[in-house]
Formats: sequence, C-alpha cells, structure tokens
Amino acid sequence: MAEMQDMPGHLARRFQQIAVAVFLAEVEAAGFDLTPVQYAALAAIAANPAVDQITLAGLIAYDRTTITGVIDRLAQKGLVVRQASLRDRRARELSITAEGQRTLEAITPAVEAAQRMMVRGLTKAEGKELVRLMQKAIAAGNELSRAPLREGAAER
Amino acid sequence: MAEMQDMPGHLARRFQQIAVAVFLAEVEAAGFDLTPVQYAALAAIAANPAVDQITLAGLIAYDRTTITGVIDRLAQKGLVVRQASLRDRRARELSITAEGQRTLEAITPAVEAAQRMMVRGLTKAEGKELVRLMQKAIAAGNELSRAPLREGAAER
DNA sequence: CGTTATTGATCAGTATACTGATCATCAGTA
DNA sequence: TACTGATGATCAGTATACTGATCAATAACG
Repeated sequence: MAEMQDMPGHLARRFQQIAVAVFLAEVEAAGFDLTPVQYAALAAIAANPAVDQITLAGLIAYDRTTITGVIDRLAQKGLVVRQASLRDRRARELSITAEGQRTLEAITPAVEAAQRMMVRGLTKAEGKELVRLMQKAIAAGNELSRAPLREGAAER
Repeated sequence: MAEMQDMPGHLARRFQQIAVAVFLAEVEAAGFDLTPVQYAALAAIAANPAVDQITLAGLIAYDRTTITGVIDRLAQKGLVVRQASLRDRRARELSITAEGQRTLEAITPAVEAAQRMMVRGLTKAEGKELVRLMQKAIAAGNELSRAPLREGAAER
C-alpha cells in the first residue's frame, strides 16, 4: 500500500478524472455542450417529472448546494424549467423542456460511447466486474459522504 | 447501460466522492488538516527532493494549473518550501520541511485506514481486484486527460 | 393554537480540475 | 548571435463538491 498507485483513493481520483475527460470529448464531438453532472441531472429530471431539487439531489447523489448551480446552468441552456411548487412553496419543481428532451435523446449515443471508451483497456468481463465492485463499495460507503444516494419515493 | 447506476462514469464520480469524504474524516480524526490531493503532493515531494512543479504534476497526474494552488496551500501550512532553481530560473524547486516530514509520517496510519474504509464493503480479494481493474483502465486511458501520469525521469 | 423543530433552497467561502492565455526563460537552429 | 519554438509557472474564468449559515415555509407537538 506504500505506493500511491496502489491506493484505492488515488486510483478513484484518477479514474474519475479520465472518465470526465472522455465524457466531455465524446459529447463535444457529437456537437453538444453538457457536463457529466449536467447530463445525469437532465436524465433524472426526465425520468422524474416535477421532482424538487432535494429529491433530485438524492437520486443522483449530489450535494444540495451543488445542485443549485447545476440547475441554474441547465435552465440557462433552456433544457429544464424551474417553477415554484403549489403544494409546498419552499420547493422548486423541475421539468424538462422539449429541447431538453431532444438533447437527451440525441446525446445518448455519445454518452454510451464514452462509457465504453473509459474502460477500453478492460475486457468485457473485466468491465462488468469493475462496475460490480464499484457498486458494492459504493453501497457500503453510501452514508459516508454528505450527499448519499436516496432511492426514489421509498423512504419519503 | 440505460441505468445511471450501471454507468462506469457515474460510479467513478460516486466512488471518488466517498473516497474523499472518508479520507478527510480519517485525517481529521487523527488531528490533521490535509486533503487527499495535498497529501499526495506532499508524499511525492518527499520522495523526489527538489522536483519542479511540472514534474511533480506528472508524477501524481495533476493539472499544471491546479498544482500551483496546491503548493500554495502546502507552503502556507509550512509543510513545503518553494524556491527558484539555479539551473533554470523558470522552475521552482520544491522541498519538504522538517514539519512536513513529521506530518507525513504521523498521518500515514490515518491515510491507510481511509484506504481500507473506502472498500470496506468488499472482501480482501475483491478490493485487490478493484485496484487492479482501475489501474488497468487508467493505464489505457492515461493520455485521454489533460493531466496524464508521467513516470519519473524515464522520458525526460 | 402557538411554539419548536425540520425542511427546501440559497449564499459565502474554500478546494480541486480544467480551458485558454500570458510571461519569462531556455534550447535549438539558421 | 539572432530568431524561433518549446517550456515552467501563473492568471482569469468556469464547473463541480463541500462546510456552515441563513431564510422562508411547513410539520410536529404540547
């Protein structure tokens, strides 16, 4: 463990760094301007119409203070709309726009290409195993970060 | 792949997020105030006396513009010293201070505890396999980020 | 019903990462 | 040697993440 390159934490940072670079390159090559974080938020809003920001944050494990800026940028690009909820005047209900929906569909091939690209050094079986191991480690550590994953309406 | 939770890119972000949180918690519990990034830089400086910033960046795969701020903070904490090189007046030679060396040694147990904590959901064999797979994926993607790893003096 | 606790959202401040530019210096070549 | 290109470092600007605080609004409870 003495070596930096054998530490899970260092490798996590490095793999994430490459994953983001690959994502941005593929998405830009496809003619879009969207970050990995913005993409995940957009997809989650599409799948959960009228979610509020806190629930959305839980669905994709974002910090509540981070999500404000992400939504700002998605709204500024005209991909989502943020409007005050009638049931709870504190909450902002998020919905995807027609352009957001079009973008989401058009960008999907590039996103999937990026997923393949970032594990291109691995065999298919190894890629699946990497995903499984990360999922397992993440599940065990979910509560250790300030922004844990919160399943849909399960506990609400 | 349709599901967010099956995408390597999303898992990479999440695992990194947990890894950082665990690191900071362990280090703070041990009575220190050092980020994962600062720790890696400090350790690399200790192992490579009088490195310049660009070489250091390559050793730990940091962006050259990021390293400036990291060194600023390490220097402000009194852990490293930055001085102009005599051979090349553009370069800044970095060295660890006595306090930096003490800190590095004292903090190591906490850093190793953090490495174990972030894979606590995995068996020992699974943890090793996760490390191997990340290393392999990273090696194949090394050149895809702006801040690739550059081995020591190998190609200089 | 009114007080208290909780919750949704945002803000200020700090720390990575990156894009692209600039500046000084160095190296190689005509 | 003068010029050109490459290199080390830094800066401005943008985008995640997080800490901790604040504010409005809702929920819970006596």
